[in-house]
Amino acid sequence: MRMRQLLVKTLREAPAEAELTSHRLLLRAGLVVPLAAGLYCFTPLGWRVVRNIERIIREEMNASGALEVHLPALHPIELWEQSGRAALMGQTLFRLTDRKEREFALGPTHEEVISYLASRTIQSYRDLPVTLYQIQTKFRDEPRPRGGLIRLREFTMKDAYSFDTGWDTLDASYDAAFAAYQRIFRRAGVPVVPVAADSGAIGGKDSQEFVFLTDAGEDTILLCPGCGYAANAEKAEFVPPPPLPGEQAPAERVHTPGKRTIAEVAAFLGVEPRQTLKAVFYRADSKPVFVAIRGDLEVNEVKLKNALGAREVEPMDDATVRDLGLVAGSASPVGISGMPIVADTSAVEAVNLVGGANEPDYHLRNLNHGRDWQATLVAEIALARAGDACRTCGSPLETRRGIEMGHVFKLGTLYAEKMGVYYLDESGERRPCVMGCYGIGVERMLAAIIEANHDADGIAWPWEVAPFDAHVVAIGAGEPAVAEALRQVESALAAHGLEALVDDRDDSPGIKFKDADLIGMPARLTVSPRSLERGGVELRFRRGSESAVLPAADAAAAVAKARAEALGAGPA
RNA sequence: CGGGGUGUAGCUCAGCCUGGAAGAGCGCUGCGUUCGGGUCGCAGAGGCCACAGGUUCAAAUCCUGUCACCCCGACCA
Repeated sequence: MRMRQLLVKTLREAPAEAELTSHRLLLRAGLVVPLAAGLYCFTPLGWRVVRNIERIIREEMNASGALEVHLPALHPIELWEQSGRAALMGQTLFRLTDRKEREFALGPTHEEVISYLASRTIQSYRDLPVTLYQIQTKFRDEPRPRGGLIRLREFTMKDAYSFDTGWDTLDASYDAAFAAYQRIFRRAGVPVVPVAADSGAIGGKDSQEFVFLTDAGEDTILLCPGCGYAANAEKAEFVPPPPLPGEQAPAERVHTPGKRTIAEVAAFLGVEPRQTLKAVFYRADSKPVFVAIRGDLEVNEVKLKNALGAREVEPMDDATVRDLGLVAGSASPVGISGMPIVADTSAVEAVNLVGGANEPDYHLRNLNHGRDWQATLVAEIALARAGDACRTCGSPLETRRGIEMGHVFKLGTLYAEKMGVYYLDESGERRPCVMGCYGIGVERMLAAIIEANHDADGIAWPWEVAPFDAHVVAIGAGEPAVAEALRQVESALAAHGLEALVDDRDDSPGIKFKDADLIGMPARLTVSPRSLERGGVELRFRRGSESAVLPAADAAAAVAKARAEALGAGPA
């Protein structure tokens, strides 16, 4: 492929809006062009990478025994109402109306539609187990698209769904998907760690995310150096610092003028933050909830939501706080009525805490659960932090930032029951299928590949996803000897089944070398009068610093060998 | 939706405070030059200064509103 024909337009400087490395390189290398927030056009060069990623996914999914299907992106809204998720997805669901006023949604995911297809095709236990997948465009009206390709409003997802007769065989389907994912990420050159995760809006049981650890990530991951436990912060189990021991003392009202925050009150009264009781107000599915937690801890809203069995939890707005007569800055569960009081176990186990007096500028000392206040519900709803103890081995947990690349989880029978996916078992009894579901974000993977495979000069593609195997730079292409050598190089590469991008532009050598580094093909071949004098073409690998001059055929063979070795051993 | 920031040429940005003929570098087109790490010269094309309203003799510049985009939070692949 000649570079002139590929519409490769590199940028010397990245547009100001790009902050993430991957975003900057995507734009500078001319792989994508932004259209609107969360929407990108792919150029011929960028699309080749996307297709390579999809090829890897397809190969590994097929190898795992999954079957590729294709489902519409346009969904009748009734399907979403049937599952109950039309309301759950809220504004994230793009909605539209056809000419007959029938309502549709643009699919943000496909549990509903795959269930429809499954309900029409699965009849007997003899049809099971089966895993169906597709690589399809998803639409989500995200509140905040971000980071270039990290969070899009229209994106490509490989989504797979397994159907089993029971939980035991679901485990096998889940494990097969899990193994396929590990192969996919390894081949694509994205280092990932599997972490325990919350199953989120889709619901279900066991759930794991494949997370690419990077400072650019939007998720917080807790890792245990002792036993290898890894979990998303919203899911992570841990042991908070222990409470201070002591005998229950009589409650006492103290004047705390102008002291509102935990830090202020603790300092004023000469106690540690873990000797205080923090009050936080939420609305769970629009209903007010009073949350009590030890002062040194923060509320994990996902755990709170799960403890309440709520669909949605959001911080209470100031107006509602006032209307309910809650005293922000001096609130405690003492004497609170008319709303549930959810307490973290930390608040229940500690003794003699300092809490609000529910009147401005006053606090109470020596509050004790059971005596001074009573929780409606006690649960573990605190957010894990770096340094907290691992639940399994007691080691201090570490935190890292990460990007969720893929998610696998066990759905169970929820969708099967709502959407009518049943089979007849050996005894002729009608049973719901036990489902699992598995997703990978394709564009996000592209961004992660760049985050994980670049240097100061640009992208350094892993062989499997590189848009071309070799970048051929011609210097002095006007000279017949160079032009002839160029043809030899091209045919030698082609003879090995290698794809080459030939820089035939009429630019200076410096520009061509800079662009070759930026665009990042694994191998670079330079053809010039100088190289011909030395006996052939110069071969250099993007990740190496040495170069060698070889006859065209030998150079092509060396590229083929390097490629084969890299593919055999996994990407460098 | 809450908080912060930015909108001037394809890209990076000056100009705005203090109103008075729209600029630079890069990129693009043409000619020449150069030819192993973003050559050099000459000549060009390219802007409704985000949009709307207002103030003024006069608005990129001052005022009001709107929109878009980016960043931080709540959500997800």
